[in-house]
Amino acid sequence: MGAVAQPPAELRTYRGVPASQRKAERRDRLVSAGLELFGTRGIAATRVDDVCAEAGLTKRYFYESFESLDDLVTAVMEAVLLDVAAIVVPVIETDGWRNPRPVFSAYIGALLEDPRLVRLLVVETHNGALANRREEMVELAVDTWLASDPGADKSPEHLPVQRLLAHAMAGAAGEVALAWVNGRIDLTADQIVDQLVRIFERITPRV
Amino acid sequence: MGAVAQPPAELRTYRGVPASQRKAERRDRLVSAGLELFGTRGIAATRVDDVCAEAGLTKRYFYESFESLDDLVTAVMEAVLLDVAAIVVPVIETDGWRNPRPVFSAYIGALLEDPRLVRLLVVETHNGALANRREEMVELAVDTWLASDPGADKSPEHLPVQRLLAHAMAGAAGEVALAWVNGRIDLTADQIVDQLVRIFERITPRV
DNA sequence: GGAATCTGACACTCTTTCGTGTCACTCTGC
DNA sequence: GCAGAGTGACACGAAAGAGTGTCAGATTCC
Repeated sequence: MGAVAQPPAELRTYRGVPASQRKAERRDRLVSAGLELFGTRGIAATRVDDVCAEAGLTKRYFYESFESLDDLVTAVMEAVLLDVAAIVVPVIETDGWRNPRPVFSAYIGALLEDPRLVRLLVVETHNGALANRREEMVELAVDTWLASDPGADKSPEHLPVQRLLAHAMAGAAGEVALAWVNGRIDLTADQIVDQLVRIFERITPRV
Repeated sequence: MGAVAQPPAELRTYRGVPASQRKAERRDRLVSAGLELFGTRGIAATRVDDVCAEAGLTKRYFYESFESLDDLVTAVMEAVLLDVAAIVVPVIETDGWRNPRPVFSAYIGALLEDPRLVRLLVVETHNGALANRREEMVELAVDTWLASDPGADKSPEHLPVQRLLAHAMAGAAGEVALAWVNGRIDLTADQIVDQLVRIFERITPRV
């Protein structure tokens, strides 16, 4: 009848850092480890223990921040998308679609500098839970593009075509980035951007 | 000292069909089951037992024809590529690249008629053992295209660009097909083909 | 200095799946 | 019709991985 087992209790600082910061740092290390492993060997070939080893932590701390590997996958993807958006969005806002080169330069540049991003965004996004998110991303890109591009043909009968063109452009850019990081295309990053811009301009119908 | 254990022994006919044909039929059913499951739920979500249940066979017969699930994956992909090639190659040989619409119509038509093919060729080809084969396929397509298209710009400084354009076109077509089977693009199959042909013609530099 | 928490290593159970084995039953060839 | 091969259902052990528990030592707070 005495007191029932007490929940965890207090949170103390350790080695000078408060508990919340320690936990956040461990989470960050796990996300970094996830980015590294998912972006190189791929999600399907990554185990919880692998992530822990890469992060230099034990499973206990994995489950402190994540419920499952899928949970970490989501977190890694979220982090990557935030990073990329932070790079691309300002460029869109200043240069806009009338001058697409800076936009492609920023986006493709970010990808080509880190092959892990290419693998994550182009290859691994096809995995189960991420497939829907991928489609949503493309659709979102279409909508933002159409909304922000004054030169786009927005007539109702062209809307499905614009949608198709956006998917085509996304697919083209992804496949080209993938081929490039795999050493299949003997061009410089700048030349890649040039060609993608050229494709964009030739494909896009202007009013 | 006596005779050692004899290997299986003879092969008899059963229910009227000879052993070799029975084995071949079982293999075919397993490949069909693989196509169905890999093309719908995906390779990663498919187990050996699932394939056997789908094929109406037991594991014994799975391992009669395949060493592992990866082995079946390879066989399924081989069968699919043969099918698609059988449809597309004759069209290329008769119509050629000067008139790309029949080519795209044949290829995309074959894909759009069977969503499982789209999933297999666009999504599942990124899986481990298949990734290399995928790259090879694209490269092969580039080479055949360049070799057979008299109008293509084959000057040495444009070769890497042609290579890039082929990857771009492959990525665009794949992504569009995927979006279409997922109901993201409100166009008819013919309109999809029209747009892809238009993209091809606008992208491709002619001499 | 001592009680309590934090940390890391690792042992442990549970589940899933693989690949093989067993067995009863069916069909074939002679 | 009978010895033996073919068939299908299922049992079985091995292996890998998930998620939890334990424990000793380090660190903190009072």
